[in-house]
Amino acid sequence: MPRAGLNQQIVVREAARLADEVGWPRLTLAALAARLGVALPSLYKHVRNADALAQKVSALATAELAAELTTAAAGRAGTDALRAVAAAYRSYALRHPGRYPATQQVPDPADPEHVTAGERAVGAIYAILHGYGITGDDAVDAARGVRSALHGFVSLEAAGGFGLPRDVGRSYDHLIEALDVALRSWPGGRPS
Amino acid sequence: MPRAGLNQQIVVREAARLADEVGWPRLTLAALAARLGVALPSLYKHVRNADALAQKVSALATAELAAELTTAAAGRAGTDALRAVAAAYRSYALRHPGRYPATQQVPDPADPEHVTAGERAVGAIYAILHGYGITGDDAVDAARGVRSALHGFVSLEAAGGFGLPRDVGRSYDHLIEALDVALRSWPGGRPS
DNA sequence: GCCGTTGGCTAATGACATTAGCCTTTGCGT
DNA sequence: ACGCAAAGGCTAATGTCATTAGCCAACGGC
Repeated sequence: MPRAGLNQQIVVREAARLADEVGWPRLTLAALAARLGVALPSLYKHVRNADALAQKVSALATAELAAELTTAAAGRAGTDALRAVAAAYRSYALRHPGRYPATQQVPDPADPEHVTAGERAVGAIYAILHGYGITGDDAVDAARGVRSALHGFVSLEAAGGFGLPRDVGRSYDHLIEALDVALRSWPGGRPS
Repeated sequence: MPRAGLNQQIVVREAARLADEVGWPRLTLAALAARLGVALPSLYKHVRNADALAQKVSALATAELAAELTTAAAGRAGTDALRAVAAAYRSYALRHPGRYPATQQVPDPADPEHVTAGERAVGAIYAILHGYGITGDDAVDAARGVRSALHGFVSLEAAGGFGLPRDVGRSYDHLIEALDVALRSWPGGRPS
């Protein structure tokens, strides 16, 4: 019997793809094994268990998101940077409905790459705040606020929480403009 | 063998309590049956299946949340109302870590009480916006923004997404102040 | 080519959800 | 009181998924 030629990277990547198709909570070892054309227990040669797989997918998704946010922020500042990062954030969540929820998992302290990815994602937010002149403790509060707004919107949207027909993209634009206003008047920040 | 004397209300209420203790995703018919002192299949006399139970718990939690938000908003307007509702929102989520995620489930259209509860919860937000002079389409956008901020913060907090030691309550206060600023400058609103 | 490691497999176990079918209790109408 | 239908328990059986144990072939370095 020929080998399937799997390794952890392939398994985790395919798991991420599967999650995008069936949804994060329905990412299952059984479904993944079927899709990879191996028997279920074979997966245990590449991941410790189902939780560990979820953690690995989380690390992958977090790294991807961090990269896209960083790219969006590059070469921009202030309102420009905010708009670009916000757009990248929502875009990632919409393109990857299964991976996105995975990014909300707290990084496994034992996985340095995961931790770093998380820091890079948050770092993109801090970079924006720097452009608004917000630093120190104020930046901690502001970063929490920005993350809350972005994550809240995107997760409500994904959950189908916005029932009315009013255009969701427009609501997001308004939210980001409001965020811009709020950051300009943030304690410790510099108004435009 | 004497009867346990269950009915749907008791089962759903106990399920909500169990969810608060073990977490929403670990709400399981098996654990619920054990806690109620009956065999697992007995629960099927009171709920159609596990999904239906989850939907019922969602309806209960949504109704509770709506009631607390409405109470908080009563007799207040503007910034006052915003602060009170925001405090009630976070308070509910912290007191009911299992029920809160359930409120994010889209109401079952076939359950009128669930639908009404959802409308009442959103209604509390609209009442606040009214106090800021925001109505019509603008209110739809603003309501989405307010929900995003509140839900985003509260769910990040619950997920342990705020790693730094900085006081979380203070960050929340700042977010609400920022929301106040944003609502005052909202398109269609009336600045203070 | 030999041999240890690696990566597959099957089989067995255990949690949970679900359905079928039985049997007792309950309570209502007479 | 009584009879009886409905309601509310139960056990047993099935299916899915996660996990562990243990087997065996393929691969790679020497």
